[in-house]
Amino acid sequence: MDRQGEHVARSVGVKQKVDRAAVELFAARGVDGVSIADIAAAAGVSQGALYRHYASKDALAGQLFANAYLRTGAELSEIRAARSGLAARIAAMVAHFCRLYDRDAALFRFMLIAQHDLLPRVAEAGGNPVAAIEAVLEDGIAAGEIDALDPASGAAAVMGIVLQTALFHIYGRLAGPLLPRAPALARAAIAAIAALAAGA
Amino acid sequence: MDRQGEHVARSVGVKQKVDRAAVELFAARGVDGVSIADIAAAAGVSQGALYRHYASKDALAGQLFANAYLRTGAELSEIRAARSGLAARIAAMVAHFCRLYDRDAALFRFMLIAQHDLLPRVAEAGGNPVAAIEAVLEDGIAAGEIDALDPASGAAAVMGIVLQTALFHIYGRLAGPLLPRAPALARAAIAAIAALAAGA
Amino acid sequence: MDRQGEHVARSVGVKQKVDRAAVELFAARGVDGVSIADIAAAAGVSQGALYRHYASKDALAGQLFANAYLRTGAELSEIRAARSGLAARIAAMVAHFCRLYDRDAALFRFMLIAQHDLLPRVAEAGGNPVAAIEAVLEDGIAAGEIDALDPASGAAAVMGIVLQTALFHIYGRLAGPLLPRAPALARAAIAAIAALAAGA
Amino acid sequence: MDRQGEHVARSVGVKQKVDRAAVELFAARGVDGVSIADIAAAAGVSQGALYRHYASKDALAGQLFANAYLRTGAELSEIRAARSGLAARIAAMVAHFCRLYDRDAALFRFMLIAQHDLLPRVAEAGGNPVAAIEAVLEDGIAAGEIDALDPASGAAAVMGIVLQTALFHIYGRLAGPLLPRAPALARAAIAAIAALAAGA
DNA sequence: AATGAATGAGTGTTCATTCAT
DNA sequence: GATGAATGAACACTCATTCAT
Repeated sequence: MDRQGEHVARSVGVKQKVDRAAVELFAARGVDGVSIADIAAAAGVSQGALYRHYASKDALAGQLFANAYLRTGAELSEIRAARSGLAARIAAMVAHFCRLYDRDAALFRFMLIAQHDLLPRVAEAGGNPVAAIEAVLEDGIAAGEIDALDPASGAAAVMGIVLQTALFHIYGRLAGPLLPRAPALARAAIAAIAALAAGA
Repeated sequence: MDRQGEHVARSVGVKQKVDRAAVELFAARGVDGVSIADIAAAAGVSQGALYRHYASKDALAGQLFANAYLRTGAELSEIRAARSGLAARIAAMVAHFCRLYDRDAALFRFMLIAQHDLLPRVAEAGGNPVAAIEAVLEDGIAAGEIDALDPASGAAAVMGIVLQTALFHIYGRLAGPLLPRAPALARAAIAAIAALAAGA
Repeated sequence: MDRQGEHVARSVGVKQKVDRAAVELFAARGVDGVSIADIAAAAGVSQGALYRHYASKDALAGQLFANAYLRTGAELSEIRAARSGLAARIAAMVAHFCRLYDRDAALFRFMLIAQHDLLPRVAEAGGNPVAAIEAVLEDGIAAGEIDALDPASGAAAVMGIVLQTALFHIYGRLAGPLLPRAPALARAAIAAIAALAAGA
Repeated sequence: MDRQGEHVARSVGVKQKVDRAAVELFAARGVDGVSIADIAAAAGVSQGALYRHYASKDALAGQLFANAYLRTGAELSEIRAARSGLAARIAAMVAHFCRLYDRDAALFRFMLIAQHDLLPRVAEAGGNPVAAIEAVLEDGIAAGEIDALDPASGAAAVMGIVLQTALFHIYGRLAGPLLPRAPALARAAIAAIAALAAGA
């Protein structure tokens, strides 16, 4: 490994450690409850070093959020592309959310907490999770799998069922991994959509 | 108006103005995004006056949240007491949430935003909304209206459908008052519960 | 008792309660460590009522101090007038200090604490304790009872022996009433004066 | 000067400037009469910089006091170790106090003012000045140089004579350096001790 | 490129004082 | 005359950001 290679590798290491520390602290105490000093200490780097990777604390939180949010959107879009049929797609998406939660509850919690501040800043440009779910619903309507309904209200029901379940887990009202609950949640989501459509 | 009346009226006036200003600012920018100076200015009172009614900013946010949260819980409990039948009770509860949102969206938004920080502090002692919904589900199971299911996961579905819909409204994804959506949301909630129970 | 009489009596009652509460709180926590609210609460009166007797917190502390300081000075002057002979006068003065301490340790402590701030404001005009002691020393020199010495340095020794003993009592280094120690302290004070004079 | 040297030098510079400014302001106006802004301005540093060296204003005052108090205690202990004989030791200790006063009257005044608040916090653990003087008195009693007496009351007399003299100097009742007065003060202190012991 | 000391604006909070009732 | 709510000017302290080394 040459000098520059080493440098890049170390730098990436710094960024990764900062990202991880920031997500975990933000999830535990909220963005405003965490100082740059806290993050730097938890990541084992200096405060100044942090500013080599992010322009500001605000940019750090914003980029962490946007990355996770848009990545999730992209993954949901992939699911839509890879599968067919409303029920199968919804089931896969619900399972995907459960897996994300089980894999990294801190990141999930950070997203739920931070959305109130940070969501408005994320460009609406494609790739957001809501749009992916709405597209699946529109496909289902077009294919005659369900009656017509406002895609946004359907997406709200699907996401509400999954995210509130995650929130109850965070608050200790539910225990154990979420993935085993995915089939039941998917059934509930599909039933909710159908019920919404029935009256429209 | 007698002396005491006037005095009380003035004092209540200050508290009311502070409460209103605080809820609206907290809803718009989050608790940490609002300073005591902001609240005092918006309420038209001095900063010091605020401390005659609340011991700290933290206590202000905490009491506003606890009041709204526990009042909502009490109202849901009243609904349970006043009505019978799972479907009717859920429908009334969903409609109640919609009415709360339509009546005071800022307070609703404040509660959604602030729950991450403040919910852990509210005594679990009866009167919380989740417990009221769980009780209704337990009643329905006992009465044979639905198959058995974990009340917490059922309550998560019901609340998720309603609260995420409110959130979508806040983010501009849905428009118009929420109350007209209540019947559809109630159907969705009941369908979701039934679907969850079916697989348990 | 007529109306005015009642009024005066009540008013005096307020002032007395305020004075007592203030001395005790000032002694325990220092003037700056005590708020007007503390004093009013301890005295059982309103904050506003306090301002009917003293123009300001500063004036309250200042008058309490000046009263006690000048009264002590007057009492020491009386001792000088009532007695004769250096040793007898010093012994009586030392005993007087001890009695003051035993009777009201809080007031004594307040005076020791507050002198740094408040002494400079007390008019030097006669009646101060130092002047009384210095006069006794000058008398003793004039009468040939001791060799000449700077009266101020002699007064410092006398007061130092007594006040530091009181301070040690406050700090818990010495126990029991001070009055039984008065004869020994007086002997020490006179011996110290003589030693100071011997070398002048 | 190497890198680390420079860095340390700058840092020490800030701390030294803060310490000096704090002692002088505390001596002149009392700890509560001085704001952090005052100290920072007098030291020529920002307010924030102060918190890199001290955790709080309270810690600043406390550490300055404890350092000076315990250093003085250590120096008195050294005197006891280096000299023998009650009279020689007391004379050296008295002279030491005078020298401390002449060298840094502000620090001396700070200690006299602040003792009421800060002394209770200093660990009694060895090294305090009172203990050093008491030890000398105990040695003198054991060696038969003086009759038995309570070491605490003897220490009070010695310290009272010296400290009240310093106080009179601060209040302008005495002028000129204190060191030339040391022999007379020492004679007075020893005479006072002997007189206390005589009646015990 | 990395460090961490320094900055300085901003925060929540306190409190002596005033004044309408 | 008494009250205590209201004021507003401090205050100690925090922290995102900068920059000399």
